[in-house]
Amino acid sequence: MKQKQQQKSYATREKILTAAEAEFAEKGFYGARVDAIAEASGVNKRMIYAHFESKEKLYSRVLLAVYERFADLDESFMTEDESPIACIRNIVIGSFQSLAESPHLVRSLMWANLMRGNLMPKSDLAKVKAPGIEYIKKQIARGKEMGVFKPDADEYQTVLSLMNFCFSYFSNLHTMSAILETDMNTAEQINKRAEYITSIILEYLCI
Amino acid sequence: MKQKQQQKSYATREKILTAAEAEFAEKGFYGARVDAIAEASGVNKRMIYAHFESKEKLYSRVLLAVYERFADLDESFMTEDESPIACIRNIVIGSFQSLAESPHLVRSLMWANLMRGNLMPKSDLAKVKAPGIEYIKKQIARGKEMGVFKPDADEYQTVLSLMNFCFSYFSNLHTMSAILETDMNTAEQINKRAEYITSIILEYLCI
DNA sequence: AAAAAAAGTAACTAAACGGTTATTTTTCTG
DNA sequence: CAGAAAAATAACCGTTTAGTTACTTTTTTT
Repeated sequence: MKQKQQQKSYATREKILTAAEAEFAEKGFYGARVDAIAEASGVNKRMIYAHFESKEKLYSRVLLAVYERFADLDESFMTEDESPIACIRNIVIGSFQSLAESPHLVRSLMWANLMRGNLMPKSDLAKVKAPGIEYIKKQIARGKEMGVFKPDADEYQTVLSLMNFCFSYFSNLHTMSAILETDMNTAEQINKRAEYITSIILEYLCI
Repeated sequence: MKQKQQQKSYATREKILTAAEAEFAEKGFYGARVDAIAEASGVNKRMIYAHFESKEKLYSRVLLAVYERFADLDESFMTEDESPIACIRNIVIGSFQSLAESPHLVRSLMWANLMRGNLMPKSDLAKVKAPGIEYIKKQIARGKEMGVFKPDADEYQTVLSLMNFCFSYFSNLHTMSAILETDMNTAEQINKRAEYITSIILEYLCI
């Protein structure tokens, strides 16, 4: 009952996706080479077209996976049993840790920004990220109810900060390291920054 | 005394650079096409190679100009006669305004980050940005001396924030607009964010 | 085990691309 | 204004690249 065949087909599909993600993350859509993906995955180029029609569709498919993994990172900090302050702290520290471990992801999202929605998967980034956003909003609301956060603290701006302040440390690593003449890509520097971001956001939020 | 010739030569050089900057900003190094630059500038392709040897050297040359314009933006906020608080505010508001007006610049710097120093001009980003950095440090020091800023406020982290918080609003416009389901690229949203960034940084700095 | 179907391979193609050559036009110099 | 020098043009070239074709091998079905 056609098992071996399906398994092999699935395996090559995965091999292609893995290699493609690395290639696209490294070189972007235009710089990536289909032949390079074929070689890196150990799969015949023909098979890439058999599974994913075109380079563009493959990119789109890869990006979909990237988005999902990006959203999955949020789960690391989505705990319920702690104080709002502890939760905000977990979001920042957790995000820094996750992003530090996923340079491919950071690069893929940077390429996506530069593509301005071109060759983007139909699936909504909004949808996959919604639970994470909701969680953040909930913690802010909880902090306000509990009287530890300022009642007029801007929820929308805070959500944006929590995402941008963490992400931009990694997306601008190269330029900023050059400008500030430091190697910002060390555990020590990353931890310091995470602590600082935690404190600047909490200082804004807390009464 | 060979004037007309020099003038024309200089003019075509500039036409090439202008077209190249737009093309590279839009598509990146790999996506940009030399033929497209030739056509957009109305200059024969041969002339591109006469002036700039190769596509890579042209890119490097364009990036040099980008870096300089990036540094030039700093001059818009480098005033001396105001209070440290007003100066910090000017930095943020000025940066938001400048970046909002220079989408090409933002994109070029994003590409530069993704290139990780590859094909970069020799000229140091650190050098051109130094005056702006110095200015910021000076204002922080002045604020501390005057007793309006906390003595233990982290200078380095604040410099990084002033740069990253402004830049990342624009570099992540697309992704964030998608996630938050808002058009963040409107004057109103940009101004709101600039005000918020001003206040969060000042809240951290001020006693 | 034979026929059918799916997976995989290698060699190929047409177009695009970075870069060049051969030539003409324009400008400068004496 | 003649000859040299520089600027500009168009047509071309070798490679690379996304995508395909024709063929072989493996797996499934009957």
